[in-house]
Amino acid sequence: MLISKLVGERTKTAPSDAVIKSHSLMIRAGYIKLVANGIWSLAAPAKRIAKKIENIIREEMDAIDGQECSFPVVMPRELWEESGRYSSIGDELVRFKDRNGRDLVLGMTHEEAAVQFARDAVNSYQQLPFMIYQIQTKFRDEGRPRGGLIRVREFTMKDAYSFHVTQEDLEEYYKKAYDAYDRIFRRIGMKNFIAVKSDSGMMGGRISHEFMLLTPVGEDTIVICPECGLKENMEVASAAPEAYASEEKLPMKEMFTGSAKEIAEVTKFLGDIPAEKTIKAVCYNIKGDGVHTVVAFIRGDLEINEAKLKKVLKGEVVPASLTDSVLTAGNIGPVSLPEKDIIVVYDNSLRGAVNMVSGANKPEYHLKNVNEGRDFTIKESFDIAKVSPGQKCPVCGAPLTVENGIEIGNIFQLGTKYTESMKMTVLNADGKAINPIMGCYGIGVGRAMASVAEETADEKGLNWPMSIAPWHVYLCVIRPDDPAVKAKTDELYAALERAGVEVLMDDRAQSAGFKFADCDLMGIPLRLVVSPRAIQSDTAEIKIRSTQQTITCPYAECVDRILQIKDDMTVKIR
RNA sequence: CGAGGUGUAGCGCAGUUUGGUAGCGCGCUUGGUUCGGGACCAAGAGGCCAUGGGUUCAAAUCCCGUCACCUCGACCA
Repeated sequence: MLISKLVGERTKTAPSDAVIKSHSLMIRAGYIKLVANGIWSLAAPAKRIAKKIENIIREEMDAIDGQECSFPVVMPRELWEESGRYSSIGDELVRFKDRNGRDLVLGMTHEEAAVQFARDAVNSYQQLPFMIYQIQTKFRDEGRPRGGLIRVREFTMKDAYSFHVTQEDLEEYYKKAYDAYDRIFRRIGMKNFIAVKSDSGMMGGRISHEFMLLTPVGEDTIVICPECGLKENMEVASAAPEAYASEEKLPMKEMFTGSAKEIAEVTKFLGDIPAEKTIKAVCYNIKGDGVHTVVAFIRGDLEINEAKLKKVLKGEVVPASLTDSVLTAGNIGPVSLPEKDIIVVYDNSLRGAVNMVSGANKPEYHLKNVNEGRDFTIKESFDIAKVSPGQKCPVCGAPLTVENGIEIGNIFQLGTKYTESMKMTVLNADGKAINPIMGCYGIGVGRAMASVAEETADEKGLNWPMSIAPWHVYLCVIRPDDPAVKAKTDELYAALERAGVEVLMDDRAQSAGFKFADCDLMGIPLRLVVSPRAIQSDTAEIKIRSTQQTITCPYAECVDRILQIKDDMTVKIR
């Protein structure tokens, strides 16, 4: 490929609205162009990377006996009504009508299509287990796309579905899929990624893992135990319960606290008492319930985990506005709390609480020495707390750390949610009809590409791992107007292509610095320079993008040398 | 969906307060001189100033509406 003919605008200045590295650099290097919010065109270099990622995924899926299929982007409403998701999913699912007024949806995931496809074709347990997958366009009408290709509305995704007779068999296959994912991410050149236990959300099912690239720009929060290796998404993570020190229960007392309302204000007002000696109240409304106010009580130094609270309440929660409420915002406490239309949820952290400070349910007053079991009683408590760094690991007791990550893939043990609702059965060995147990496994291709970019890019630009680089070599022609240089580069270009090396040749009449900068920006792993100077000594120069290492190499050996370096730089797993 | 911000040439921006014939840098075209870390000179091309309505002799600029994009939050298999 000649860079002079490559379509895609490279710019020296960064787009002002791109905030993260991968987004900014992929635009600057001419890889992607925005079409509409969360909808992108990929230029040739980005498409080449995507294809390479897809091929690595394909190899690993085939290696665990996957069968590549293709399911439709557009599906009829009826199919999604069978699973119940036509109504249970919100606006992310795009619904529209065809010319005959028939309701259609755009596929955001393909459990329905996979089950519809498999249920008639498969009748016997002897045909199980099997896995079918596809690499195809998905559309999800996200509320807020962001970060270039990190979070988009239209994207290419590999989605796989496995079907099993027993839970044991699913678990065995799940482990294989887990290992395949690990290989995929390593092969595409990702380094700092981990698998975490996660919330299975709208997919249903029980056990699920998310593969996360650890990076400060990630939108997911992960709780990690450096000691025992526990890794969980914040949505499901818990810390070990902490017992209260045994101390004498002092008499409860009312105190004037004035305008101090938030925990930080109250602790300060009371002479910097520790926040963990206070009780925090957070109020919510349940979506679709116009009557009740939820008051969640938690130890003052902790935060409410709304994902967990949602599960306790079995409904969506939104922060409550307390204007015209019976509650005294800022002074809410568990002692003599008004009861009408109030739902109280206690966090486990308040069990056995001793000598705490809480709101007095009275403007400008708090209570001191509030004791659980004496001044108020917890009949039932839940884990609704967010883990904060330094809290104890529930497994080994070591202090936990909290990091951000980008979700680059996920695997779910789905169970029979779809095979039951969509009536897929096979006969087992006893001749009895059973619902196969499913697993599903997804990887976003564009997000994987952006994630690698995010991890590998430096101040000069992108920096692709050899295995997914759009071209292996950037053949930089200094003085293409020099006939000797021109002849040599044409010869090298042809020889490299013959040897299976992908070459992007910079044949433009530009200065050396200009070309070097473009090469660095585009992130091509190897740079091969041919110039009048080098031609005198019958050598060319090979520079490795990632290490900055420069190798001067006789022309005759260039091709072999590059093949060797290319091989050395490719992550080999199997 | 809530809060804030921004829309002027392909990209980055000035001009808006105080209305008066649309500017700069990069990039692009042509010619010349350069040539190993984003060269220089000269001459060019390119914009209904997001959009619809108002006010005015006159609107990028003032007023009202709409849309798009960005950030934070909510949501997110």
